[in-house]
Amino acid sequence: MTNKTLLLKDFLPYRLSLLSNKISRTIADGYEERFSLTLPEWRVMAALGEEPNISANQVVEKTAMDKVAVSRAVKKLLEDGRIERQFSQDDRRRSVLTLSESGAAIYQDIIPIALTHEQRLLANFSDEEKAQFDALFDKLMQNQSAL
Amino acid sequence: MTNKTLLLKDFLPYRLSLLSNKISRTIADGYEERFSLTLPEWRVMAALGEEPNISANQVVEKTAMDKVAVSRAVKKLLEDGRIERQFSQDDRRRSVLTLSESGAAIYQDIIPIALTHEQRLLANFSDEEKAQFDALFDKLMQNQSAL
DNA sequence: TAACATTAGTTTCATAAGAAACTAATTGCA
DNA sequence: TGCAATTAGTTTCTTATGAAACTAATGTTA
Repeated sequence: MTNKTLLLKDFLPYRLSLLSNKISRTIADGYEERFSLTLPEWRVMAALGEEPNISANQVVEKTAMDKVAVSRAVKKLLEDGRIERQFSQDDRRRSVLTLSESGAAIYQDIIPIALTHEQRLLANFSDEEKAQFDALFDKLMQNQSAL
Repeated sequence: MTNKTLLLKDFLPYRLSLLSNKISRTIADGYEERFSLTLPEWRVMAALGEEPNISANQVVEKTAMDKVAVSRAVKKLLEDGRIERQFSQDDRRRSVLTLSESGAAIYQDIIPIALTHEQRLLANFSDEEKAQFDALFDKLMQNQSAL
């Protein structure tokens, strides 16, 4: 029998959204004003830090961001000298992006902020609990993708 | 030792945001166009469906939404006749909101959509896994709140 | 009881974000 | 070849969102 009552506080999608927003906000507070970076900008930088020399489109694939958001973030990051763009000569639509020296420095500054936050979130998790959570979370992701 | 490498795909805040956005989007697709309801509007309705006769401010507390978002959603829902407002006579700043008849009908239509989605997400979870996930998730919430 | 502080809710203003249309380059295929 | 379809990325337009200022009512305190 289907339960016909909806309790927001127990409703998984709602809880996910609550937690996710809070976490993103808290982390962003750690770098937004200090480096005047927006969240989409930081995401693009994170993608390039992890895998340099990829195109804007590959950033889209990698981060699941909207391509307009990527385009705008790239523009701003270029203006601010945090990334560099090199046009490909075999396909002149494409260009390949990398962190600039100053961008890489910022990236290195932010990583510990991000990782520390993650560690604090998981502070009182045993290794087993981490693994459990990870596995169950992946299962959720797969279920969602299958819809 | 702190790991100095950030892999987006393993980064918990990032994974949460990805999953949460996908789920919200999918569920919203189920009612947005059909009932021309935005997500904040639906959240307000869900709050009132669960606990009728509360003020806008109580909706804010209950849902953790921004008060501007609530104010706007309330305005729209009133215009569309989906909720009703009764001003309190002892404190004329306050008003008390309820779903209208038509609002309640929509609410009843949407609940199964929402619950079905949740069930599908958890379809292949054993009861034990559900309980585990729930507990670990709560722990995350508490850790985040403590920051 | 006259000010000052607080609270509920709204409006304004500036920025963010996404859908759709667009440009420019490349690829596929008749 | 040459023209339709595809792809990369940008721009435009409309709507969403949040911070801050504002209005109106109530509470507090000297």
